[in-house]
Amino acid sequence: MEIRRQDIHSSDVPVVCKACEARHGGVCAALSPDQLLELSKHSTRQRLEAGTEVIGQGETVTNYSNIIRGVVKLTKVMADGRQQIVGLQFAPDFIGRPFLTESAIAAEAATDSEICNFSRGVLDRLVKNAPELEHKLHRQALKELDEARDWMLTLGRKSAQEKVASFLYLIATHIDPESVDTSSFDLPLSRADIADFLGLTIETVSRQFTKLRKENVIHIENNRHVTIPDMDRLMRYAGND
Amino acid sequence: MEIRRQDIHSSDVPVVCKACEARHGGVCAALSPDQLLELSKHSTRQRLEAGTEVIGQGETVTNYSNIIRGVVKLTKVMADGRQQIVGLQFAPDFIGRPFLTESAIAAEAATDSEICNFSRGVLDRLVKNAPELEHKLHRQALKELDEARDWMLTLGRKSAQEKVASFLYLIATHIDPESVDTSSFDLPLSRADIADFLGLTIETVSRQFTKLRKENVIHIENNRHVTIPDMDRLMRYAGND
DNA sequence: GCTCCTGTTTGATTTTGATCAAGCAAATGC
DNA sequence: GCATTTGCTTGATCAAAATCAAACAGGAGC
Repeated sequence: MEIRRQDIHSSDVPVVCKACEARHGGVCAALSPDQLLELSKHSTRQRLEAGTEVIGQGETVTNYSNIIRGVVKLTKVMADGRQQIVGLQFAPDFIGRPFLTESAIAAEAATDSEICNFSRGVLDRLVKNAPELEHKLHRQALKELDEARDWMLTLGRKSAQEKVASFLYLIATHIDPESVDTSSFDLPLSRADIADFLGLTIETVSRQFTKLRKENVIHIENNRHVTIPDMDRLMRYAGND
Repeated sequence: MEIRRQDIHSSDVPVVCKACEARHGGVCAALSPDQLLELSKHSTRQRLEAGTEVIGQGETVTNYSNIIRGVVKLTKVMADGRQQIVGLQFAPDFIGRPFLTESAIAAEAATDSEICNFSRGVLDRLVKNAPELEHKLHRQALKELDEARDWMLTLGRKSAQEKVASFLYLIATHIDPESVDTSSFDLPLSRADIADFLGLTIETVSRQFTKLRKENVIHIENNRHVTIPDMDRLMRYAGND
């Protein structure tokens, strides 16, 4: 932090993106200094209030983003309004779909967030000449694919109770991976969002929370703050032995 | 088949993999002739009867494969035996999880199939020096991710009838993409597999088939051969407007 | 031919989660 | 202060799909 960009450069070329400062380990981490400079010219840091849409379903992708802080939900909606959250992205995840111009999903800030936006065209051009960058994006895609498939098992085969427990376990392990104690955290999603993630209704989610609370699997304060006294016990409730 | 490896070797460098002959447009299509020769030395063509496992959940990945013919299902099982199909792969799809040694899913031939197996180590090495190859694998991963997310909406938010109709639509559009008429085909999956793909029981799948048949959305002969008189109508039943 | 499988269908009943409907508590506006 | 809104919980009822159970049809083996 105390190292200023100007200091570490030969001819004053910034080695970190001016917008996000590359502290977060996103795609910029795979770039050489001059590639970073190039991308940095087309980057803007953006604060998002919870609920702000990053991109809508069916819209043209003109930007990619890195998440610097916060949680972004990826959603798909049906014509009649039924909605499914198909992914949750945490810092320093990448948001965007390389090689396609139209977004098949919407992305929306679930919590107050900060993202680093950069031009699609510029990154696409950089990808062509930077194998290391494509490798990074490839790994990100594979990570999301693994997560999606894990979640398919949850959606298709788990009971409401197992689904809610699985969700809590997911959040506990993702919300703050640096933290030593992952057993106490604020839920990044409302009950409605949790329902959309789990393929349930808000009433069912609420009832399962109550049930888990009564069985002392979780403690809840102010509707949003959750404490897990026994993570292994939660895992068993989630059906993951 | 009548071209023997020995014939096309030494000075005549083969431009196709000896095992799969690269007719299928799999990863080999992204390789240069000498890369192909290298990979070809560590490739074997393999016939799989329906039900044969390609790799088990939790096993170490020592090989990747290309599907030459047939349908391969990707499954995840829970400790108590509940099972979910998390992906269906058709020729010329790639099977494998680059950059991870342990497979989080099982792969099993759903129909009689042929695959081209090649050494993981060799392909991994080639990937490092062939950006075009990593690009190909990256696109494959993104395609599978798009499909997985589409299916999450189906699993989480659709009714049994919509799920079955969605499955039929998926098969119609994937089983033989070259064919002009995609409205008549053999189901590559048993009712039990379909249930595992849709997060339903076999009884529910069977009842929905009967219902769709009675409403003339589909015709079925010999339990496996399906004809779709009106694809748009099926799509409406699937909830895709 | 027959019997034994296996995969599928159909029927009766139960269970789970959805729906419909209040109620409640904290936050926001006036 | 009080009314309103918003997000969540709780209760009563309903419907969809699961479960339990039986029957059926086509093949394989004898």
